Amino acid sequence: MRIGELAARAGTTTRALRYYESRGLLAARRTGNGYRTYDEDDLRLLQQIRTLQDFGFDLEETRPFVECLRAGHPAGDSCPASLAVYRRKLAELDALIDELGAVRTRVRAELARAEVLATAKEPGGPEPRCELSPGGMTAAPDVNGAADGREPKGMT
Amino acid sequence: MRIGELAARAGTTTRALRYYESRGLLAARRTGNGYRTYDEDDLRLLQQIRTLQDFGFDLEETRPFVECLRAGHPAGDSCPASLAVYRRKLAELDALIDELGAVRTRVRAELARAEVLATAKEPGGPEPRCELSPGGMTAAPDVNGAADGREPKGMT
DNA sequence: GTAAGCCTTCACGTCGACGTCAAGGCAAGC
DNA sequence: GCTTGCCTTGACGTCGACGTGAAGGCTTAC
Repeated sequence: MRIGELAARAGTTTRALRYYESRGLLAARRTGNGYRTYDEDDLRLLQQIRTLQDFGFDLEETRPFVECLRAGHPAGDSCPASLAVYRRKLAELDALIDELGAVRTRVRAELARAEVLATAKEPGGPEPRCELSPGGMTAAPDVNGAADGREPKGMT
Repeated sequence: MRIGELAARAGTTTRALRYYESRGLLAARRTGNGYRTYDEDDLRLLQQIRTLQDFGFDLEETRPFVECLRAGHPAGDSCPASLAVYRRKLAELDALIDELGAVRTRVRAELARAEVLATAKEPGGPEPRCELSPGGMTAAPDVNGAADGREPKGMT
């Protein structure tokens, strides 16, 4: 089958397939006129890539799975290198989820505090008592503990 | 104070400050020779921006807080627009955390399955029984429910 | 024959929050 | 005067995974 059909069957675009090829995943044979040709094995390979992409894996991280399949193994995750990627990804997920949970807690606290202050001075304002820390929140302790500066990056 | 000192006191770079200025946040006065000058209010403003950035807010999302402060309010979140951003962000966080949790569960399951298959054929291989779904995992139901294609994006 | 619908390569655009030169002006200490 | 170190603007680079458009060739249906 040609690139258009493969893309359609995998639910992606021809552009993506050419991109994967440029990255060294998913090689293609060529017909006389230069057209790319694929078979069912290529489709399986592509499905493996897409599944992992849906999980949020980088393209590079799908490489061990692809190479495992190409080596003739029944599944992309039949090789140790693939399992290692799974484990690393799990650790990353855990860390990220923890971090996001911490941020959520802090944002919730800020919201609650700000809401109280807002409703306090609403209808006539029952004299806002105890106005501690007038700046609201300053000098935050940096949720992202690691020395990687600026992060969470995954919440827009 | 000049840009270098402000950047140092806020723990950021001069480049970032010029960028904020180009985006319309954090305006600066100028001295005779064209140097930017800032005061303590600007520092507070900048701290507000940085705190929200640490929470994972986009720069655009810090704008209501900044304008609130500039309007003379005691805190950046003293205004309704800021509270709205807090609430939207909380909803996004909840959705993202749920999504990541689902992905984690699925990756864990894949890892467990692959590990069993791997150890099964290890020392002599006790004949791998019941080899259902030989492709391993295919045609994933797309964890990212929304029609935004490709996502999680926040786990590298 | 000609239009539609594939295919090819090349190459720039996208998004966010800056980093990194480059080329030059200004201030202060020696 | 000269060096050092701050400042200025402008403009291109970064990262990932493609999208988009140009310019052109092949094949098939009408």
